Amino acid sequence: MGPDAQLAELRRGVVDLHVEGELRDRLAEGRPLRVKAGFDPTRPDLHLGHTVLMNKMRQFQELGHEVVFVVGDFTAQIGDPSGRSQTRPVLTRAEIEEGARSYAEQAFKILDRDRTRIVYNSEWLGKLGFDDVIRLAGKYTLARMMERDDFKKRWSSNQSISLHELLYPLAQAYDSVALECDVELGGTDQLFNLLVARAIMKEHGQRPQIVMTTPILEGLNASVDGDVVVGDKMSKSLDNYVGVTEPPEMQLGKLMSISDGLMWRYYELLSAESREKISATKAACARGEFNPKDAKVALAKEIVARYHSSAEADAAHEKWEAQFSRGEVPVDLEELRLRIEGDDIWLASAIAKAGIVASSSDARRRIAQGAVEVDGVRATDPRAALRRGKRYVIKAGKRAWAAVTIE
RNA sequence: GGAGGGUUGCCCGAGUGGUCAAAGGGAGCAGACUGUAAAUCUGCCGGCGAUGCCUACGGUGGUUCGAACCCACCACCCUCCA
Repeated sequence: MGPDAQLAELRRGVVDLHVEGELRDRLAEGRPLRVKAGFDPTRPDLHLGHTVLMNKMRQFQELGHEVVFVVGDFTAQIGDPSGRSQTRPVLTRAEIEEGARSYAEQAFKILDRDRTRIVYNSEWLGKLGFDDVIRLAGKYTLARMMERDDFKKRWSSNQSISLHELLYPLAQAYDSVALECDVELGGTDQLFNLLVARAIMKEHGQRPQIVMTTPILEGLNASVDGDVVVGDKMSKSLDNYVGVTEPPEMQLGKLMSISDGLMWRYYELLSAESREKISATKAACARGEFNPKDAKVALAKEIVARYHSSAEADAAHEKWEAQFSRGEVPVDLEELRLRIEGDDIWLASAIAKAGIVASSSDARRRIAQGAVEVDGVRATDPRAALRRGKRYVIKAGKRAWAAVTIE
């Protein structure tokens, strides 16, 4: 593929690109470019938000370029306390290796294993002496460092900035020097760090790397106001994520629960469909010619199929239709056993003790609100007796189903 | 080192002696409506074999018939001064 065609492909979905002309020139050299992306080995659970960047890496691979996966083990061993939150735990060597291994394992669901090089930045950062670090620090100025948004904010609001925090961007920049990168990829929140590397590389007599950033994906609960997506980024701690290793039913269910507006954002950042096809679908939905639900199903199945298989995606979809669309008893109904003392047990206690709902108070609330069905009949009395020796199919809300055998 | 402000339920935040399981908002849950959602409306939103009891307003003691609220000490956070 020629440089211009590659450039057009690579530019899709990218937020920042510094500098486009330089990228074109390097593509025109006709050699495989060395493309770097760094990651922090502390949180090994990949979700769809991470895959936006991975998809871009994959694209480079498919165009014949070399992807270098930099494990930030050096910094992880020091423990970066930036941000206002808690001090990050310092990881042991074993934890870092385990994190990196599991991260790579998940990343290879997207990346081409044979075209990915995994390196640890302690390899070169660990060898630097204090004199080297001072020399490195001499290549950048405080004024430029303070241009970084979060430093600027913390500075002006009198919050502390540890000196070593200023060194992290330099460390990351030095990675690029050590690897002689052509391109570095990162999320938009990494823009500053990626640009520092350009300056540092120049100082080392290298050609500055091209910097590309990809958008940060919003979480499942984000909303869309006009064309603006409002909501937190996808993250595990906010529980608004879809993990790449989650089971098919879970992934599909989560994806089907996003709003119609957010669906188009996800299409843009996660689907492999062409731009043209996506906007045609969107237009058809807007005209009422195509049901947005079907568009959402197609997206959800595409994503599930990517991390599992299309057969599993189909099966997950069928289960979902049955349970949520048609309100049928789930086919893979969970079987629970509940041991009791006497001959019977109150309904409210039973569904709480069986673990279907959080507490007996919660159970009473749901019964009062008409959310509870026993063997297909709506329950109204929390004291209704369930008898020992019988099996009941209980629904306690849209997603809380189970069969309970009292014994 | 000194002076002041703060710490409330999942989160934000009101509450300055009884009517406080604690206003309001957000999140969440349930029902209705749908296309599954979103939006909207309604209700719920600490626990307990429950018209009552238990646990809860940073921690520990105290005052009081009664404390989220008053007092003392402790812990942590913030602001200003040195």
